[in-house]
Amino acid sequence: MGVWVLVDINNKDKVKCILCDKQMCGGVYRLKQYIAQEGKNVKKCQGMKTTKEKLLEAQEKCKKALDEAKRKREEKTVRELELREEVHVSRVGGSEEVTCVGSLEPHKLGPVDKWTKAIDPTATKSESLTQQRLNKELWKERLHEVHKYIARWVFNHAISFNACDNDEFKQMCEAIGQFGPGIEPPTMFDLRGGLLEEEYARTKSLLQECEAEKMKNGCSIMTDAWSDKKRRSIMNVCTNCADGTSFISSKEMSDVSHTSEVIFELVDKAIEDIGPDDVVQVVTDNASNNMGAKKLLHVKRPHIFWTSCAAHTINLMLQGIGNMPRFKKMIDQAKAFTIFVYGHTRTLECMRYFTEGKEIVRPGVTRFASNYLTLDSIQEKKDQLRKMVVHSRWDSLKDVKSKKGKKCHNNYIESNLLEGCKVDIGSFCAIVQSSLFG
DNA sequence: GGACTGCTATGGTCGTTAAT
DNA sequence: ATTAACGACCATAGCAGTCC
Repeated sequence: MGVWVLVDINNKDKVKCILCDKQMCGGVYRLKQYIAQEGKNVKKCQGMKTTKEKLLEAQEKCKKALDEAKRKREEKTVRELELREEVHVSRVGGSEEVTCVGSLEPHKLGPVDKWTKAIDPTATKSESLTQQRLNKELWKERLHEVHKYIARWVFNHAISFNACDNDEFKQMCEAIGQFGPGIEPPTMFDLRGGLLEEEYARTKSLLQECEAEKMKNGCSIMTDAWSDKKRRSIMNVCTNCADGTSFISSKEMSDVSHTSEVIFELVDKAIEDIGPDDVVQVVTDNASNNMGAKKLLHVKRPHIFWTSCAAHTINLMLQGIGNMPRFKKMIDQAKAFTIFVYGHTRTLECMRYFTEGKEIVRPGVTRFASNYLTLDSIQEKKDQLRKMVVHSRWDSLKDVKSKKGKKCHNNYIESNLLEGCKVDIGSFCAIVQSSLFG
């Protein structure tokens, strides 16, 4: 605005009017009123230090600013009111009196009222039945109205459909219904502040039962490091007992290298937190640093087992098997083929055309397993794929004519990838079985 | 004339609301 | 969440009127 200055940097309420050098403690708003000569909480600025024109100009400006702000506020309240008024649920069909039989209060119907009050005890049996049916119709219509609002919210904010398939959602709906009209929704600050804290506390108290189980039969500690989307290295610690798995802590560890000592410290601290007597074993993957930590722990706490994660072990086995020359060539060829097919939109479309929309790549939980899943998938769709590579639809694709495309194509035909897969899957299973159980 | 009361204008504070 | 803006409300000064 250019007509005021701050007197005290630490107190934004202390401002000085440069039209007359007056100081005031009422903040900018008060000053605007002062200059605009509006409001009853303030004197009117006389503009001693400036010309009449400048004072008038400033007056105009301040008046405008005050009016504008006021208008905006009013507009907003009006808009919110309108928004609420747009919501019509209870007045569907115009047969309101049916919903409010015997009720003089502004209708505040719970689900039970709906059925009890609606049935007039003095009515004959057939009459009450008719009314019940009428109510049922209305009931349905009202429900549909509400559902439409919920659906709009879900669609507009990309909330996954299964988000409503749980008890929390049902309870939420019931709670809103019981509260009645005019409910004030939580703000996002409520959600991330107090409400979050409360829920956290509640969840924690729910875990108390788990604690008891831990005390009784002991628990395992699981830890693993992973990188999030921002490439931060995060280490987390979970426990597992007969009652289930619960999260203990996570820590960003991007700044330190994950040496055996670091991991040992982390695990040891977790053991200390939970209680050394309740921890039976520690589970990690097979990385060498973890194995180092295993040794350290064994020295300090010989009674706690350190176990390798079975999934990771199998993973390593799969990797090892995949590296055997007998399988490596086949896997590489299949990989090249799928990468090629998935690398171009047209080839991918062509494949889906032949497989009727089915995929040959299944993003596996783990890298090495997905190799085999893909092989299996190729084997499963061999008829369709075979058809595809000799079909004119495939041949006519520009991408297939490229160097890479030709190579993949030839590989596929010449090496008889499909038969190879068959053999490999069989051998693979045998090897896995013998490693695991043999 | 001094004490008191009541009123108003203005200043100051602080809780609420909006914006970032 | 933090901060800015707002506005309601309280405090106080100053004034006028009234009473003793």
